[in-house]
Formats: sequence, structure tokens, C-alpha cells
Amino acid sequence: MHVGEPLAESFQSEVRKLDIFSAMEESYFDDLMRAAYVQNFPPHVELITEGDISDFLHIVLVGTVELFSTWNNRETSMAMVRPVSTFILAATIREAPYLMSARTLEKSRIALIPSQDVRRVFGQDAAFARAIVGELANCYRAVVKNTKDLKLRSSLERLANYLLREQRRQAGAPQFDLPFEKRRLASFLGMTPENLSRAFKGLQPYGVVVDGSRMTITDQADLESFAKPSPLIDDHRA
Amino acid sequence: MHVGEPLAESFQSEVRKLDIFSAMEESYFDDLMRAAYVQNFPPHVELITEGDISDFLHIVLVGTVELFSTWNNRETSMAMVRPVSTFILAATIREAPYLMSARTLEKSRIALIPSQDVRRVFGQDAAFARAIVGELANCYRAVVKNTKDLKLRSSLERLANYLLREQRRQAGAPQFDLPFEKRRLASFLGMTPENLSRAFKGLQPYGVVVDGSRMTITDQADLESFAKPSPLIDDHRA
DNA sequence: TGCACAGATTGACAATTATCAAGCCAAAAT
DNA sequence: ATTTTGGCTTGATAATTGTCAATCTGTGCA
Repeated sequence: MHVGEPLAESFQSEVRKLDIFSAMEESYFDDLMRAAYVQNFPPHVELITEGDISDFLHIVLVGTVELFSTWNNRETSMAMVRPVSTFILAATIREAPYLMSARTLEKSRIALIPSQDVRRVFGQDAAFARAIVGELANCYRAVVKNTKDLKLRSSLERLANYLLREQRRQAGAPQFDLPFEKRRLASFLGMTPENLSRAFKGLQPYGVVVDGSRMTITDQADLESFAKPSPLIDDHRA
Repeated sequence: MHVGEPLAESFQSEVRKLDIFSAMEESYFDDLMRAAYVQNFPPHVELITEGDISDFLHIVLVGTVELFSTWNNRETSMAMVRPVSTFILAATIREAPYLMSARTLEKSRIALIPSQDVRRVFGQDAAFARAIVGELANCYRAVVKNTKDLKLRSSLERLANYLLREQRRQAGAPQFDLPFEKRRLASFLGMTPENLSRAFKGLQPYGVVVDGSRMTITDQADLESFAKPSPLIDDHRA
């Protein structure tokens, strides 16, 4: 096991703001933070491997982490995790093997809290327990939405709705940048990079202009009437 | 709101055995059971509609319930719920709108526990809270596995692995029956009924014999070597 | 400056999957 | 017993998506 440094004060306050930690007792929070370590990772480092047993709850402090899965020499991107949020909470709780692998996409700073401490404090602090339940329910709902997206929409529709979500996640302005490579976006959306290229072209008639990773929505209403976004699929808070 | 009958003793003991209720205090369990009602439903009744606000935790006592979702005049089957298990736990916990609709497939007996009671007892009984967390983590992991199945496998591979899972869920014998209509299976597996028909034919060379809903696996090893089942996708306990 | 490399794009083609229109079959209704 | 109904199957065809090979493009590095 690599040894990292203790979690600096500055990050602690960030972590404290997470839904999952915000309501818990000070003393238990300190407890967890004492057990936690922080490590810096270069890009393209595999942090966890699916099938391994969960030993740490991970928190992305800086950078981006990709969750992905493999089967039979195929690989698919399952989610992107951005600061500040946790990942693989479910495996931690269940003491079960990871279902997904994780790798850094850029230089990243990750906090690691030993799973056993999470489970112990879960039993001691009711507010923490409640927060974890809320978080898990949220994660569950996010994956269900993702499944609906995959099964109910064509690739063109998935891309259109992804663009609208990403636009909203950023400022909401008509111009924004894709937050990672197109090949990963393709994999996340369940298509090949070649098809993603064609899908971008297919959205031109609806007012989508692509220049590298720079997106411009020239006709918001037109794109929305094509994409037909639904809060029950695309609203990642509800 | 329809009024049902109180939860009979015989069903209470069944419900008590569910992971989610098995470890909780007697008194709190009784509490929940007093608030619960049971209703019988004919086949093809829509129990809940996506978008509605969650007001009851549902438990299937007898029969089969299909969870499905719709978007833009399309519909897809998300899961089948069989006795004895709960559904829409996450929406209940979050007081959030349902992401899926539910309908009975056959004559079914459903227990309904008011969501507010579930949330109240959740705050009072630590064992119940822990069980709910475990259950949610499980549900989350089930959906992640489903996503991997969808994104990493072709329709033929999905069908092959479904057959192996279903075989195992039943006795494990080389002969078994599909537990619901093929058209629903098709939708659940993310394909059209026509394609499912062809997929069954495509599995003949691997020792799958189909007669109506009766399946016979004549060459277990052959089918498995084609399907390449993985515990990280197909094992619905781990 | 220019080379090397990885990602992105394009075109030609193949595989997969969906759609449409019959027809088939078995269970339910009359 | 006959009719009706709904689900299943089949064939023909179309749409979508994937594969392969080649080219382009920008970035980083020698």
C-alpha cells in the first residue's frame, strides 16, 4: 500500500461540504479525516481494478477520474467523476468486489478513507448513515436514468441530450468545451468514436457547431425540440 | 386511494424474512406492519406511473410486477420483480418522483407501506437503517451490472447469458421455462421481439433448444463458452 | 523547425438491429 | 366447435451502427 499525506485543512473543508459528510457529528468527521490519506496521481493511472475487494472509499479532490468496465476484451466508459465527489461507495458499504475500474484522466488528487472506518462510523453516527442512504439512492437513480437513456434513445438523441446536460452543468451559455476526449465521450454514450464524429455532423441541422472540443449551440430551441430532454432521464439532481 | 386489507399473519412472516426487515426490532416491524395494507390486483394493472411522487413502499407478495419506462412514445422493460421483494425503495427514501412505472403481469398481491412510515422508522431503528443501506447498495450494483451487460455485449450474448442466469435462478436443470412473455424478455434485453426470435435461432448451434417458453440447454459447456458469463455482471448476489 | 504520435475524421464496406407485412399458432371467448 | 385475439415467427428490406484503412490535425518533443 502506498502511503500518502494526511488530508490538509483546505481540502477537509471541501470534503465537509459534500452531502455525505455535511450533517455528521464533528467528532466523527474528524475521526474519518484522521484515518484518511491524500495522494497525487499522474494521468492515466489505474486506481482500482474491477473484481478487487473494496478497501477505501475514494474522494476526488482535484482532477478527473473515469470509471470503466471490461468484458471479453471490450471496454466501456461508465462514468466520469469530478471534484468534489466520492466513488465506489456501494462496494465500500457492501464489502463487495468493485464492479468498475477507475483511472485518472489527468493529474488528480484523491482522498482515501479506509472502508472499515466508513462502516464503523456509519454505525455510530445516525446523520452520516442517513446521508449515505441518500447518496446511495441518488447513485441508484443516476444509473437508472442512464439505462433509460441507453435503451430509449438512439445515439444521435443521446448525444443531443448529453450536450444539453453538459451545457447546463457548465454556465448554461451557448458555448462550452467538452470536458474530456471525444473517444471517452463516445464510449460513455455507447458508440464508437467514428460514429460520434458522424453524430456531431448529424446534429449540425439542429444548430450544433463543433470546433475541436469547443461546442456552440446556435439554436437552443431547435436542439431541444430534437433532443426532447426529460427530467426523469436528464435531470441529475431529481 | 383504494383501501386494502391489513397484512395477514402468513404474509407478515414472509415479509419479515426479507433482508430489509429481518434484523430490525420487533416493535418497529410491528409498527410498519400496522401501517401496511395489502391489495390484490388483476393482471395488466398499472400500479405506479413514472413521474408521480412516491407515497408507498411496495412489496410483491404473490405474482409478478414489471418495472418499465417510457420516453417519446417508446417503452422499455427495466426489471421484473418477483415474490418476495420490494420495489421503488430509492424513490421512497428520497421522497422523489418515480423513475419507472410498474404494472402487474399476472394476478398479484402487493403490500403497501406508507413512505413516511418507512422514513420515520428508518430514523428510529438502526438495524433497519443498515439493512436499507445494504439493499440500496445491492440495487445500485444490480443496475450497474445491467448497464455492463447492455454496453459490453451483443444481443446474442445478452440472451445467452440471460438463459444461463435464469437456469441458475430456477433449479439449475437443463430444462426450464421462461418466466414471462418473450416480448417482455426482448424489451428487457434491449431488442425487438423479431430479433429475439432470430437470436434464439442463433443460439441453436450452441445447444439451445426452444419449444414455446420451454428452454432446453443440450450442451451446457458449449453455451457457457459462448456466453462467457462473469460474476461481475451475471452474479446477482455478489 | 520539423518529426513523431495520438486522437479525430472520412470513406467504403460489413454486421447488426429495426421495421414492415404476412402468416402461424395456441389460448380464450362465443 | 368455431371464431377471435394476441403473441410469436418469418422473410424482405431499410436504418443504424460497427469495422477497417487511410488521412488529417494538432501537440509535444527532439
